[in-house]
Parts: sequence; structure tokens; C-alpha cells
Amino acid sequence: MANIKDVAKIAGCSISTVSYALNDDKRIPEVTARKIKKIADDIGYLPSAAARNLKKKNTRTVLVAISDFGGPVYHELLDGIHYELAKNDYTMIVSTGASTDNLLKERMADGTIISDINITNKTLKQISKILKPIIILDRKLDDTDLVDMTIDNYDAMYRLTEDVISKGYKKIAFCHGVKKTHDNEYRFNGFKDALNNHGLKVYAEYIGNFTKGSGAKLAEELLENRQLPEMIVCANDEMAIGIMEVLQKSGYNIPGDIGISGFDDIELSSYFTPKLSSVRINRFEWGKKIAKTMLSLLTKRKAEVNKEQGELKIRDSY
Amino acid sequence: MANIKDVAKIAGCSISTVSYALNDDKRIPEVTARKIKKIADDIGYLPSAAARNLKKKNTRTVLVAISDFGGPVYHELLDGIHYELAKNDYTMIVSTGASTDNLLKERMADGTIISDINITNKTLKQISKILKPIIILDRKLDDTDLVDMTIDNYDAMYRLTEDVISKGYKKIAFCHGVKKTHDNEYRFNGFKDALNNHGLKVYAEYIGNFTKGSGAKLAEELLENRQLPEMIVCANDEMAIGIMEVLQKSGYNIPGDIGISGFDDIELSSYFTPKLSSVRINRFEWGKKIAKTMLSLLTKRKAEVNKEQGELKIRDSY
DNA sequence: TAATTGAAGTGAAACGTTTCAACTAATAGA
DNA sequence: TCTATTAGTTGAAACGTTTCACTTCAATTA
Repeated sequence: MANIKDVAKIAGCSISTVSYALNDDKRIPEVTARKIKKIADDIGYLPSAAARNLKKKNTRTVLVAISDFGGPVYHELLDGIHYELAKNDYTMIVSTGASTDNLLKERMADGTIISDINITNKTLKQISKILKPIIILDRKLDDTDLVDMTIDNYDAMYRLTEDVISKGYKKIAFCHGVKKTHDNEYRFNGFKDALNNHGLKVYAEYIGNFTKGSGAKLAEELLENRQLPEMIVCANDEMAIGIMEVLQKSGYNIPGDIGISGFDDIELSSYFTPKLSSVRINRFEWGKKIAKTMLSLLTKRKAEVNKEQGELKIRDSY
Repeated sequence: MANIKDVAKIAGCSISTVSYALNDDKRIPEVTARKIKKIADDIGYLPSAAARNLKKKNTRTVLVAISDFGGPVYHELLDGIHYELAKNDYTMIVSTGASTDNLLKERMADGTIISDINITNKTLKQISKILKPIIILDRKLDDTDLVDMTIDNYDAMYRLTEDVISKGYKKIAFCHGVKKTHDNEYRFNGFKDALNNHGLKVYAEYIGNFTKGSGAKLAEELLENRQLPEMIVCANDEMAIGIMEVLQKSGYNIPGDIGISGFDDIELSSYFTPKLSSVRINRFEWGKKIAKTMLSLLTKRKAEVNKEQGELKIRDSY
């Protein structure tokens, strides 16, 4: 693999000249620079990122760590982050699972954006002392240097619940996702407070894990016990869809017999019959904001933090 | 940021001892190693990936470059690749767009997997000389060191088309995705050959770009001209869905009035009404195979290449 | 006792860049 | 003609690791 030395040898100049030329330093005259670049091209010289990063002590790279590539939720977010980062000539790399662990243990990026519930608070606290800046999307953690940019789950769910109440539903249940996750807790609190402030009680609480499967299982249990509420507010769309599928197979009409709502507004939701009412987050915009914050953290070391608002998408499922 | 020197100073030993200890070299006794690791932990020492990569001349990292995070097609594939890579203690990083360009220009990974139609053949040919190994998923390119692991589009589409013919359709049109892409060409050829071998002609060809929107637009044009075929075989699911939506809005019954098929079997397809007939690729398995090939390229410098087969999913849309 | 072995640890070179400080040669100014 | 300036170029240090080759010292063997 050709290195800068090889280029210098062929060009008959010093290493420093090559380096300056390749980096468009103005002290190298146009004509020399062109010649050097030509040679570099010809022999297939690619600079070693390792050597450069080592010397410059930065990588112009931001790492985004996510739980998995499977969920329908991340794409827009990643595209938004990438859009903004690329505009500022930063490189984005994405990782999951074990790869994230490795990447976190070796400082390969200048900044890190994390939305991965598999990373424990403990780990997070540890690395937050060492690996700044870090923006965290899926929880809040006090007494750390983590910058959190969560969605305003509470507010959105509060508003959705008010809309449900306004339709006349009284026996309203909540279907939890993974308990203790930030998303679930804040959504539930918004739900509960809206109910209470309108003189209603939580009719029942069910526990899923954010997947379609868990929604389906839950619905089967409900059918067995014949204890259906008038309405189930779900912590996310996937569980809502799982519930609807099972209920429909058993002959229930939605929203005739029971109302259902979701959260996230994944693509499937508007194709399902009935179309699922949900909360839409403009994740592309959210991603852009996150990237902007990261950029200012990287340069100015400070940031204006921002809660992302959700938009109610009331359709046909309640 | 603490470095290995700091650890050595506190531990009262040499840099080499720290390095050996941290890398579990057997010449450092258990007790010393533990002490050193403790110190490293305490002062928040993280090894510099840059320095290590520079010295070791490898990164134990594989880069996967994709067109965008938006499509519903990549998730399983990425998960499959990651699964296999992680098992072998390799790190996977993923990039798109401009980030890919940067990453390709700096050698940050030991190997590269590319499925990005935005990268030109020319670029690909250039980097294939320098940046080996590279596995390419979305085309074939002769006279290069690229290893291609495309899907067996031809075979799958041939079989799908035979099934369509067996249902009695005669006037069968094809809806192209982006022309000249490998996927589109091979799917079309499989379609065409199946038709010809059964004594049929291609009834018409429409041109889309693999998106739902392009399918919708196309359907609108067809409605204007009132020239509907009996069946449209689409180069992918998204276009098929776009077409179906528009046709249904205009009162057409699918499959009563016209049959439609797709390719890829994205999640949406089995939720749409009618359920879309399509070709399923087990992308998780495909990803695992790709990763295995990459691994053997990385270690043994050779690979058994493999075409991934598709499975027909005949449902209700024709 | 002397020689040998082995365990534990160390010094220093090397990886491929960037960049500071210094140098040369040519030009401009006095 | 001499000095000051400037454009172009260069040598070498530094970044933080890994690892080869070597040393030291205690224990074992003959």
C-alpha cells in the first residue's frame, strides 16, 4: 500500500511538500500541487486515516449507536443526522450491538450519539466521563455530561389522550412498552395525567415490550379473560398493530367495538385497516437538530438543547 | 485524555508492560495485570484506535456502504452481516452518501461491502485496485478485483413469471425500476425469457424508479390512456404498491380487474389489501453469507462466491 | 559453586501522517 | 551593493500504540 513517502520519492520532493500539496495549502504553487496530486492518483495513494487521526487528534467523524437496524423508526432519524453532518463535512458512522461496544472502547469518533436501550446506565455513566461529547436520545441521566435530546413524549401523549377523552371514551387502558424506558415512562405519565385532569382513572395497564408480537400475545390474554376496555392507548404503533390483528381475527371491529391508538406513526400504520391513529415525530428534522447540537458541542463546547414535539395523527382506529 | 504513558507512570512500570498487561499477554502475571487494569479504569484510560490501527496496520472493522437508511430493504441484511461479523470479533460500521466518499478515501476499515447505486462504476473500478477486499452487492463488474454477491434476480423472476403465466394471464406488462441497475436488468431478463419460452411476448414496458411515487405516477398515466394490461409484473414491491393504490382509488379491483406482482417482499406487502405476491429474499441469511465471505477474504484472501436464491411468495394480488 | 533456565519486565524502533521552525534562493527596496 | 522580504521547500519532532530484542534476577540443575 503506497504511502506519502512513495509519492514524495516519485515527485522528487519532501514528504512535507506532498502533505501540504494534498491538503491544498496555499504555500504550494498550483502547478506543483497538480503534479503531486497526479502522482498520488497514479500510484493509488490513499492517506492512512489512522496516521492522520493520530496526529491531528480528531477524526471529523460522529458515531451513531442504535439498538438495531430492524425497527422502522430509525431511518429518517439517521438520514436527518447524516444530512446535517455531511453538510458540515463530517462523516457519520452507524453501529449496533457488539460493534458499538468496540467502537466505544476505542476512540474512533469525535462525538457520539446514542439511542440504544441495550446500553446500561452504568456503562453510560462511565463513558460519559471520558468520551465527550455524547448526545443521548432514549433517556435522561442526571449528574452526567450527557446531553439528552429526547422527544417530548409526555406532551404528545397528553394531547393524544385528551383527544381520546373528547371522543367520549371512559374505560381507557394503557399498553406499556418496556417498563422503565424513558419513552414508556413519559408516555404513560402523559396519559395518566391527562386522564386524571379530566376526572378519569386509568382503567387497566397491560405490559408489552414495544414489539408487534408482545401486542398480539397481550390481546390473546385479554380475549381469554373477556375483560376488554373501551379503548387501549398503546405506547407505540407496533404493539397497537399486534393487538388489532388478533382482535380482528376474533371478529372484533375496530373502532366499532374497541378503540386503539399508537405512537410513532410508522409507515405501516397508515396502510393498516383501519388506519391507526398515532403521534408523528418528524424524525428527519429531529435528526438535523441533533446533528446541529453535536456540531456546536464539537466546536463551541456548548449547546442549546431542544425537545422535539410530536404531531397528532388522528385517523380511523378510535 | 489519559494515555498509556499516564497509566505506566502511575503503575510505576514501563509502557510495554502496560501494553502487554492490557492485551492479556501471558508473560505478565495475573496480579500485576489486574493492578494495571485497575489503574487504567480509574483514570479513564481508553486506548487510541488511531495509534493502534497505525501500528497494527489493521482495524478489525468492516465498512458497509448503503444507498440510504430509508428503504425497507436493508435492515435484515445489515443485521445479518453484523451478526456474523460480531461473532468473529469484527466491528461493523455503516455509512451512506457523502460519508461513504470520505470513508472510502481514507482507509478506515479492513474490508468494504458496497450496495450503493450512487457510486459510479468508474469510482468503483478505481478504488477496487487500492482498497481490497471489496464485496459488491448491487452489480457485476468484470475485470476488477471486486467480489460480487448479487441476488439471483434472474432465476427468481423467471420462476415468478412462470407462475403468473400458469394462472392464464396473457397480456403481461413489466414495470421497470431504475434502468441499467443490475437488479432491474436481471429481473427484466428473467421476466422476458420466461415469457418467450412460453410463447408469449412482453405486452408493454413501463419505467419507474423503484419508489412508490413512481409507481403511482405511472398508474395515473395508464388510467389516462385506458391501456391497462391484464397483469403488471413490477421490478419491486414499492412500485407495485404505488400502482395498486392509484388503481384502487379509481375503482379497480385487484386481482379481479388486473393482476400485480412485486419483488423483495417488504413488510408492507403482506399488510396491504390485497396481500402482494412477491419474491422473498432471506436477507438475514444473505447478510451472514456476505460477512462470512468477507471474513475469509480478510484472512485467507480467497472466497467461495455464492448467489442468493429468492423464494416465491404467492399471495392475493394476481 | 557455576552454569542454565525461565519469568518478569524494559528500551526503543516503527507505523504514516501533520506541522513547526528553519532554510534557501530569488526578488524588491534602499 | 547590501539588506529585507517573501515564496517555496524541507528536516525533524510528535501523535500513542505494539512488539522485537534484550536485560535482570531469582530459582533450578548439575
